[in-house]
Amino acid sequence: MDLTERKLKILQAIVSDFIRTAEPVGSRTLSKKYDIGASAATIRNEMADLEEMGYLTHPHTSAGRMPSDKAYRLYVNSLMGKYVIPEEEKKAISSQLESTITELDKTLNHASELLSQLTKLTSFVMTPKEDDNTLKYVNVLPVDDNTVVLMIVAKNGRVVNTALRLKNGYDPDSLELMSKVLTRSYRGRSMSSMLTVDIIEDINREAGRLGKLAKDLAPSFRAVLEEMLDVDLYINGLEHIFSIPEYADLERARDFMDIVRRKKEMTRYLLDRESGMIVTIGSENDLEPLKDYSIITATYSVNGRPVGKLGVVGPTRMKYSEITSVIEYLTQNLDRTFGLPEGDEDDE
Amino acid sequence: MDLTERKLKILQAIVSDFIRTAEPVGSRTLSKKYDIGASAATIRNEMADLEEMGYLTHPHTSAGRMPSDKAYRLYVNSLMGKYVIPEEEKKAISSQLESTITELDKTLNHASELLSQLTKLTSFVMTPKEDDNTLKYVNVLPVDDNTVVLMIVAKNGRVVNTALRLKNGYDPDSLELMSKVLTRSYRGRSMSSMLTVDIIEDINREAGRLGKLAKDLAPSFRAVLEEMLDVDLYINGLEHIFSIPEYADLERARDFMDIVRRKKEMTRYLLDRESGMIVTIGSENDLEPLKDYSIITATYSVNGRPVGKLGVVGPTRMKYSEITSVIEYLTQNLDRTFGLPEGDEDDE
DNA sequence: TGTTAGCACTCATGCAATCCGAGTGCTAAC
DNA sequence: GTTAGCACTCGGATTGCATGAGTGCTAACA
Repeated sequence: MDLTERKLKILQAIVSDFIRTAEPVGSRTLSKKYDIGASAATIRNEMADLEEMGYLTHPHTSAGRMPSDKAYRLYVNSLMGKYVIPEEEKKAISSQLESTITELDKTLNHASELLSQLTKLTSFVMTPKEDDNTLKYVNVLPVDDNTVVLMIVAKNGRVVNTALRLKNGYDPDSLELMSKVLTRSYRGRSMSSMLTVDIIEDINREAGRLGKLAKDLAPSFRAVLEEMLDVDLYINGLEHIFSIPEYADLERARDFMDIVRRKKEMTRYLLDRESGMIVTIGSENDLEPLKDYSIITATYSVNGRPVGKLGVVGPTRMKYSEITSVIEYLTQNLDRTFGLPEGDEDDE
Repeated sequence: MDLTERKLKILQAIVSDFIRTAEPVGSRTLSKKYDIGASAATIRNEMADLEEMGYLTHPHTSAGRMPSDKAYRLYVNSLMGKYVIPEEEKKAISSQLESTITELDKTLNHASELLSQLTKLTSFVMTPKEDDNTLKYVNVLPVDDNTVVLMIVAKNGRVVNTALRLKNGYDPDSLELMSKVLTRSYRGRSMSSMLTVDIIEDINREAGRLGKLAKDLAPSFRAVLEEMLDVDLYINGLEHIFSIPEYADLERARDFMDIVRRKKEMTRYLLDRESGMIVTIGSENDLEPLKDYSIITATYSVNGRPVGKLGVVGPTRMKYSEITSVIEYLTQNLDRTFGLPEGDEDDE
């Protein structure tokens, strides 16, 4: 059987209507509200065909039709129109994201908040994967007799630091020397390879008198590196659960919350996705508990390198057109914010 | 009318039972399950008295009694027993909170997660109020030609930093000089007073040649200070909404989520509370939307100074005894983690 | 005078019966 | 191939009814 012009028209109408109302669409509604050019009875015949072809389903005999995952897929690929973001919304996004302060985590989280506000769905953002980032320098700074701040700066400007209490006191000169030695030894090394270095041994060789300090620092040094390499997942807009008819009963709502809160699993799944704008619909998701949901993700870049993803999760019935446009615009803005100041890929 | 021995016994039984089951308690249940030493009929009479006195209510004629806020208050003040935390739970708390890395925000958030796990309620924690903290030093560190890291360290070891893009490039020497001058000028000043300084003018006076850099840094400098002074509120354990019978219908659950998400309002309300272990029950809360909920907060200290609060929010029916004990133990542990290494209140 | 047994009464809850209407599938006519 | 008409289906809302937990009150008892 063929997807005739008219069948496509009907399918499109059903998908749009269902996305809007979340109610199964009947043949009469369709013939009245949409310009199909055929009577309800004809539409009924067509709908029966479309159901046979796997594009529509039927919650029960006397209900209207609703789209299957296959229908959404067709809709996303070729039926849906391009959503034009209103100028004012664009301005709101841009202005909210630009700032002289490039605190990465904050900005990302902010972007995700924005995304959930705009889409009225639950959104998420992954912190960058820094594996192929390289170390720029290490700083050990005195705070007081027993407290120092250990700070690691990566080439792309990412900074992670922590205050730590040391068992022994050290003079500022030792700390400064330590910073110098550490930086000299490790500058330019990839972050991921740093996890395997033995700083105690390296320091002993380079500057024997810092041995004790190195021993004190080693575990924290590793912990800070780990934190930098760790991919975090921020979730925003959970409250929208309560406005989405699909989650109207508590069982479903809890189900959704459970999934989203399993961050480890989600992170792994999201990391595995391809780059760019990716839409996965219901059963297309490999992860079992996600088979009732759709996910849209896009990739953002830091210094021109794609390093992280952000997106939304929601019921398969979502405004694909609108959402993809918003996400696209959002990532473009992020890329600019995190971009190189003026294209200088320096290596110093 | 007097609160006789027997009335207290009955009241206590009702409160305990209701806290456990969330079901109105009937006279027969009471006479069977608790050792009151009176028949159901007598208990009924007593219950009628207690209701008249305002300790009990009645969802409808043919239902059992449930405690009023007044009853919970009496229960918390004098009826409830002391909950003894099992040794293994204590150990779990201690071990989860101790770590060489004193990353304040992380540890606090962790504590709140722990709290929500243990109480099966929604918990929160406020970041410290740093108003009377003083500045220890300022560091401006080069990352690459156009990027620097601005870092401010407070006397209590709190560190806030941000990477920023500058319009102009600066040599490392200027940055180092800037760090020195800023530190020299502002060391020892209270954080809150820092918000009003004019660093452009001060730098121009101290080191004229850094004028341009000062101008570039000024807005970020202020932003970092603001971030340090800002009191954040972390919320954890929202998922428990779905297991608490009081929130069984969506309306109530959404209501709760709305309240908790209004962080500004919550923060203000929490800041105003007294220090120490504070329990407010239902209508005792001044904030209108909180009048159906109970809040328990306690204060934690950094370097021996009480600076922030943490606690739980939930339905008025909560395990007051257990929760207060857990919170108490938790804050004690935090105080130790954030305490002075060995009582040295140095001023360097 | 306080306590208890007994009984009528109340009311939420659960269940079955019923009605209603939106929507379908099929047939027959155009 | 399209359409009008009609019988049929089935979920959802509504109603009525039985059940039982729990109360308040009265009267008898210690």
